[in-house]
Amino acid sequence: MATPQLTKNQALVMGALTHSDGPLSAYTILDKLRDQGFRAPLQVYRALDKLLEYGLVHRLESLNAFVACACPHEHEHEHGVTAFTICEGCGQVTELQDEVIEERLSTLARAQEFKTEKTTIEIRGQCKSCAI
Amino acid sequence: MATPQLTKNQALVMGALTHSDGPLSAYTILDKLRDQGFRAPLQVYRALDKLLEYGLVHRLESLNAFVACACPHEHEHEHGVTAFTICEGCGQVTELQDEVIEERLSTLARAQEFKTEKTTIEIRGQCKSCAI
DNA sequence: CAATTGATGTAATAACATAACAGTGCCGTT
DNA sequence: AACGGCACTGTTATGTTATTACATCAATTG
Ligand SMILES: [Zn+2]
Ligand SMILES: [Zn+2]
Ligand SMILES: [Zn+2]
Ligand SMILES: [Zn+2]
Repeated sequence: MATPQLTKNQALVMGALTHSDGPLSAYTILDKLRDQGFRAPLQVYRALDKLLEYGLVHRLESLNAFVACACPHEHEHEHGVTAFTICEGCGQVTELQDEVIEERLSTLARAQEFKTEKTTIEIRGQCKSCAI
Repeated sequence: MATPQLTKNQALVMGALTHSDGPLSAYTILDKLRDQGFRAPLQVYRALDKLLEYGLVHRLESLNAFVACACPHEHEHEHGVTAFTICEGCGQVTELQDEVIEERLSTLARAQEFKTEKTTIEIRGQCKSCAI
């Protein structure tokens, strides 16, 4: 999935995410971009669909939110299974790659002849700073 | 988290989930229970909250849906990290326990001094029957 | 009994996501 | 230039998921 030139709306949404220090919901992005002319949720969702397709953004399922990919170098070659730690305290999200987990999930899927299309791994809890 | 006697609403919601062959959304459950007197989403969500707390039900984050736990024997002692395979074709959900993954995620979290509260692992794809 | 606690009923609203349709700009072909 | 195709955009309306707020009820307990 090579990354083509982003359109205006895609670039605006990407900008909102990269300038944020944490995940944003689609409606939060919409609010941030009202001054640039955004009026409707679809403008955000359509841009997000493309950014997800290009691998520039990840969707956090347990949060219904979106975050810029933390591995800017890997956009040309698919990046593997990603796990996220998500701090309930400060909202900080960290991206983790792990061969062992990827390998193991692949084995488990193969064992039941399951054809994996997308894997979600999200670890909710407290980061180092926020743990009591 | 010992499982106390379920209340009427909790039992009704639990029944709807166990008699279903796949995950159900909260609003689908509501519709199924209208004949038993359910009128409002909160009746479902409140029951689900308790059932989740007791470990009788799992929430599938990538589906915004709920499924009865497939391990009826393990309700007394917490069950470990669970991974789900979710077939996009037929909706079939399978529950997987795996020591290797649990161990590995625990190691990764410890490495960044992250205190894990809840882990979500969901594998979307095609089951054996639905794969082309 | 009075107070507390947990469960319930109901209405209203918030938050997240998509459908449907019209319009626009670009590019390659005729 | 005219045409058709295609991807992107704008807009309105609607659908789906989840929570807030407030009133009520029943069981427990001191
Ligand atoms: Zn990434
Ligand atoms: Zn934190
Ligand atoms: Zn289970
Ligand atoms: Zn299937």
